[in-house]
Amino acid sequence: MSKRKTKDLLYEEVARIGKAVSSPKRLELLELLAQGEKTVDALAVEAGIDTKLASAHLKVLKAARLVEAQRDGRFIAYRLSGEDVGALWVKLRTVAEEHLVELRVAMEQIFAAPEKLDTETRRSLMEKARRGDVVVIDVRPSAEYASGHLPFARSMPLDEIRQRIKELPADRDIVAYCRGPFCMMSAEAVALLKEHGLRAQKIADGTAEWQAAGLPLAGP
Amino acid sequence: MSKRKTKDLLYEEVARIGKAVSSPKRLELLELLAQGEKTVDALAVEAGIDTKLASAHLKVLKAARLVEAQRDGRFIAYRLSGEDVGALWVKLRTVAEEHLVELRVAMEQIFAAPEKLDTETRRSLMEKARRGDVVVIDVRPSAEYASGHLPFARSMPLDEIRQRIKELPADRDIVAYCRGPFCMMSAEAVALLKEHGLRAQKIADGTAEWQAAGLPLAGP
DNA sequence: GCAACATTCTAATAATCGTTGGAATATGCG
DNA sequence: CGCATATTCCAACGATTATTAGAATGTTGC
Repeated sequence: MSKRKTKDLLYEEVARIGKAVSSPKRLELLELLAQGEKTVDALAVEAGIDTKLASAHLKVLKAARLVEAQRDGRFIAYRLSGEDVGALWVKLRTVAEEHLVELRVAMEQIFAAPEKLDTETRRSLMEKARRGDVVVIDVRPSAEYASGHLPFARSMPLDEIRQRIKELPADRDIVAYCRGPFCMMSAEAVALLKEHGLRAQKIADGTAEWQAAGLPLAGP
Repeated sequence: MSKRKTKDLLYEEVARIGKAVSSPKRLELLELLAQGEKTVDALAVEAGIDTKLASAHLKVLKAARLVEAQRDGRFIAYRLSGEDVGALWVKLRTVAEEHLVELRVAMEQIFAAPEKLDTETRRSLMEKARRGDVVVIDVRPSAEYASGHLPFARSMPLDEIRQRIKELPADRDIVAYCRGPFCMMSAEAVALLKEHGLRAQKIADGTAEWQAAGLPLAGP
């Protein structure tokens, strides 16, 4: 085979991955799946699309081997086919944040302070959480917490914060995180906590960002 | 604005990057640009496409802010708009190699031994090259060597190896590298060197892989 | 086996993308 | 200035892709 054709073949294969991540909805699905296994229906609801459309997009992701499906009773659970897929999503998002002014502007309008963490800051946060100097709360649905979460973080789903607010200390910093920089749950949680006079702040990281930085997760 | 619309906007922005890397030819152009600045015509020739088509693809990459253009006399030089773009290409290729069986099979057929390096091996290679225990040669065109290369590597373009073969020692290991795992220049170089009785082997890394592993380059 | 449900498949449409040819623009040189 | 070179713009086509609706498949629990 000619050198040219061989090369074409190789790049075409890689482009299969590129095509899979070229649709906004598929990226959203990948981010959701980075939070743990989910059924088609759950994914569709969270991404705000029809089940049929979600299924079609998942099929594309599956064809690119970025996700795997497993039937579990009446449901079919999808999950990322590897840690590296989560890392790829993080890389794409990072490059987009770095280079696309439009995205940066949009994010600044939505999230007042774009707190970027470096690995050192992440490590020291983990250490403070271990010692109990700060309380790290995971405000995602509990199933997502269960399938992997930041070390020393407590599960405190956004829906439950109102009722469980007295579980949180008033004399220590509370750090909330959710699915990642595009997720608004931690911001809502912080607003809620501040209303009640607690010292709360959010970080942009989700588990995928944490992992992509080379740090370990806890659980499942 | 509704939460849904806000999210859609964010993912759409990231998908701009995804769309940019969804075409095989654009990926090839990115890999070429990871070797250093190049003109439209040089890129077109190396990628085996029409100048017009190259220009069109470069326009897409530029719109996604993955590359930058600068006029330099009669030519327009394109370059990656950041190190992270090279890292994105490496990540995409790595995920593809990891998950796409077809790609792995194709690569195994072409390149007998797919030598994957970890960071430790890379460091020790660099150390050996520093001490002179092995001779690392960069077989890419000299302009690419000039715009950044592995530390302690010598430039020995594939075209010139035949004439310059006596510059290489017969009593030490010679390690050749080129543009990356998809590039065939190092394999050709090794074949040539072995014909002349030299102890040669190749590594899959190019400068982008090296950099993505967190290691420093030398030059320009 | 049948009902109920979750998911996928099929078909059809509109929108987008890759590619090509021809014309247009910008630069440097005589 | 006018010419050669390098690159981009424009228009057009055929090929994909996203999306939607409706039919079909597979699984569980009775």
